[in-house]
Amino acid sequence: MQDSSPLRLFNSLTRQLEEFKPQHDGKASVYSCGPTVYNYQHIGNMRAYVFADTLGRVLSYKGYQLNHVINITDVGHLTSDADAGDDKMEKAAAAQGKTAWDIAAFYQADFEADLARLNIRKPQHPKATDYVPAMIDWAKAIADKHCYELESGLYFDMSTVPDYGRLARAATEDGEGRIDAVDGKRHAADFAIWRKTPPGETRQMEWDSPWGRGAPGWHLECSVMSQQLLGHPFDIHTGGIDHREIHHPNEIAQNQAHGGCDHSGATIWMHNNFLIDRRGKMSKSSGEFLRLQTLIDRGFHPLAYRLMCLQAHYRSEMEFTWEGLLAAQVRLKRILSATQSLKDNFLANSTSGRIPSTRTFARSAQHLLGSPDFFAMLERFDLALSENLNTPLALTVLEQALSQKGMDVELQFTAIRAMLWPLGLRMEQRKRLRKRPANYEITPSQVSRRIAKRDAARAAKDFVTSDRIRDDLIAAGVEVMDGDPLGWDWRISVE
RNA sequence: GGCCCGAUGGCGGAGUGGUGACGUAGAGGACUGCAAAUCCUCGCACGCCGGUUCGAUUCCGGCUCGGGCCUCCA
Repeated sequence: MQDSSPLRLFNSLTRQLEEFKPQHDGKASVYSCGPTVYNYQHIGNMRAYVFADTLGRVLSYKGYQLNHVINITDVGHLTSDADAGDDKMEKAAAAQGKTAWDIAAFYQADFEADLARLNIRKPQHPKATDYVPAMIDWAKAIADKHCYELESGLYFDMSTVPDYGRLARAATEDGEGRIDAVDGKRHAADFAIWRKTPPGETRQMEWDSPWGRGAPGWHLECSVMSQQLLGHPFDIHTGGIDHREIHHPNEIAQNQAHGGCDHSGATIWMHNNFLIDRRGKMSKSSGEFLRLQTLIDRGFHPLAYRLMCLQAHYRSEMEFTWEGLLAAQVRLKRILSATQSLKDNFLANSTSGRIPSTRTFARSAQHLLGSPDFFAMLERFDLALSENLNTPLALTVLEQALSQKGMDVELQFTAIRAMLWPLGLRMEQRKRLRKRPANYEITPSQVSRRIAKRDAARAAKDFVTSDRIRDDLIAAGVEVMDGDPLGWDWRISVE
């Protein structure tokens, strides 16, 4: 869009809003810390990727050619940050009687399926195990000046880079004594670049290196993959807010050491806040957690979860409740059915019968000058997203545009389509939003048969019979809707 | 214990130094055989105590409560 507002984003490094200025004109590079594939992702994890995707979509919407990377950590992530101990992958493999490689492949596939269901565009998915030689090269390059070797591995000396922990804004010596410190570490905040396999042991995932057989430290992979795929420096690095404290400061330290300068490696660092429930944030280590599949099994469409995420600002904690998810699902249905009506109306009145593409939006806008409402709405929408991705506000503009009366249908439909896209709310027919809760017995074809019977009874004005059938359907979890083209929907209980 | 963040209607959640978005739930109406869905309309809130100010929900301080990080974590 020509008159698009400047994109301003909150940079965790400076803790203020900054205008986005790409390294290369017209292009944007984004690296988002991805999952460690030793288990399923929970919906809190997925909030991070909805955020990253929304950022990516807004960049595309504003005309930048996007290169987005979400890495796959399939090695090197310890079960604790004590720099020694079990690797998450190895531990999961042992527990499930599979190889670490099988575990990684399985959970990566599950993760990618969840991304697709949330309408997250497919980014590059580099795997850490494919970059081990590059990580070794990187480690070699910084070993002399910035690292020291201990029995357990090669460690990074945080005092060798300027301003360590600036991102975390934390005193680096704090927390000392709370970690099972590795003997010999010079500073509590020093971290492993290479972890040696303990003598006498063999691991499924291990490589030879100048510091012995072993595996790379967790932080190294992101530095290496982001730089190889996006360059140095690249534009935006995203991740969960927890990474602001340890992982990203360490990544920055590595980047500074390798680059021989104090540049953090990315222009802007962005962190999404947590999804919490009444007991606190969701986490895998605390036991039970909700997966996207859990939500679907309860009768929710994945996009309802995406919409739920968009209803809150990414920097705010978001409370998860089933009631809240139901509210989002209802809202989604209303938005999409209103859009569907608009589309039908448009097609009925269009001489060409063609739907204008979002891509040609800017060009089609040329001959639409004369419609102040149209431009005012799009401007407000653009402004909302431009001010640090205020998706809750953008949604209100979208809904106002939907309920606007007396507007040219083509203009209105074009505007709505243009707004849905950056939010990642794809046009989905109402029918496809209808997800049968896993514990419901009745099948859609059984519902259809009973509704046919009921319609016959109604036609014969036999309301006793028709109401009995309806009561039965309600008991089976089905809501009958006579005046709605869809006819019926699943009733979802959030108790 | 150290550091950090938050507190807005039943629930979720924007925003603002001067009429407190929006969604959902709720109420009323239209529609319906009755409902539901849909559409229209309408209630309902800025944790407590001080300070700054003509004016504070918004800025400052204290308190209470909640959350996060300091252990793996999106």
